[in-house]
Amino acid sequence: MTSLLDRLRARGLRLTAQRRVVAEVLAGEHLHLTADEVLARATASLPEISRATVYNTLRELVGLGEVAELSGEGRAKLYDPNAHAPHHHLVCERCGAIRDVSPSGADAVALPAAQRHGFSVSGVAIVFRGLCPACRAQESHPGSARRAASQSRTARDPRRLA
Amino acid sequence: MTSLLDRLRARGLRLTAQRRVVAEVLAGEHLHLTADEVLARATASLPEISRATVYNTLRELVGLGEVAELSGEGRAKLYDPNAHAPHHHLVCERCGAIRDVSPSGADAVALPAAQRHGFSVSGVAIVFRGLCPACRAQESHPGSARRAASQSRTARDPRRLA
DNA sequence: CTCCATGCAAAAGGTTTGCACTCCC
DNA sequence: GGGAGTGCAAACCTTTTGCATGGAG
Repeated sequence: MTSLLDRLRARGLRLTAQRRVVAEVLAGEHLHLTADEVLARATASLPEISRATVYNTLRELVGLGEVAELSGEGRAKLYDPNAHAPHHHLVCERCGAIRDVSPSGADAVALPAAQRHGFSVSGVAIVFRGLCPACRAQESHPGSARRAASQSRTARDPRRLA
Repeated sequence: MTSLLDRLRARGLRLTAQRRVVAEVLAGEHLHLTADEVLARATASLPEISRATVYNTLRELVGLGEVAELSGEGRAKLYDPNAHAPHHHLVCERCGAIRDVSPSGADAVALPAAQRHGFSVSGVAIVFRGLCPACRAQESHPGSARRAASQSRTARDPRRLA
């Protein structure tokens, strides 16, 4: 299997330290990071990397189909390096945590021709919404968290554990 | 069937001209508008309505489950008033056009318990990606549009015809 | 050597917020 | 009359862009 860097080269893209670092940051299997988080992690190994370069690189990787872009709940997009293993997502409505779920079983999802409205369909994204175990615990525990139902988009963000 | 305004009242929300106008703007069946478009249309009937009020009202409507928020392709969120008739979406990757598709047929999409990771699942969103008839025509017509493949998120936006 | 890619900084959206005023209930 | 709701404008956050410099091929 060709490495990401090989694939970059194959597309005629130059192999810079910055691109390598961004690719490394996005190496995990079940990872969903914002551009800002990618920048933060990249800066750890390459302090002089700039925000613009991170955005540029992410856009390239998305264009190459190496990384998927999730328009998640919050305002910032999430980048999902696991693009080669098609999968879907399970997201906590309260804290934003995301887990990958494999497209097994029920995933014979196809749009009947009658419903295609003349479109050619090339893919499908499925997002299950719900409550993660931690948030579920807090919900049933009315004492600690009051009015947790509101849109606490600004709250802490355990996306990391995805 | 209770009207939207009834439902607002039932929740103890005051019935202001602004809320009425936003609700009216979002009356269509297969409509997907940005906050800005809602503001524009609302301004037509109520010139003094403010942007902040439109955002506030949209957030309330979403919170009440009256309107769904789509984190679409572009940067701006889309508001879908058709929240009472659960449905999915078919979006054109090139121009951003969106069509509703009903959750018919293959839509027995459920997440197997083994894949729930301890979450309680309360809903699912399905988005089919593809090319709308118009964009399909342009694709096969290499003369008129060069390099249409790039991310032309900034391009014209026929979301209206959804 | 030649461009592609980077860094910096400013601009461009899109959305949220603080505060005084208004007007619905 | 009281407090939720509004308008205005500024703040904020995320992403994009212009331009001069730098480095991969």
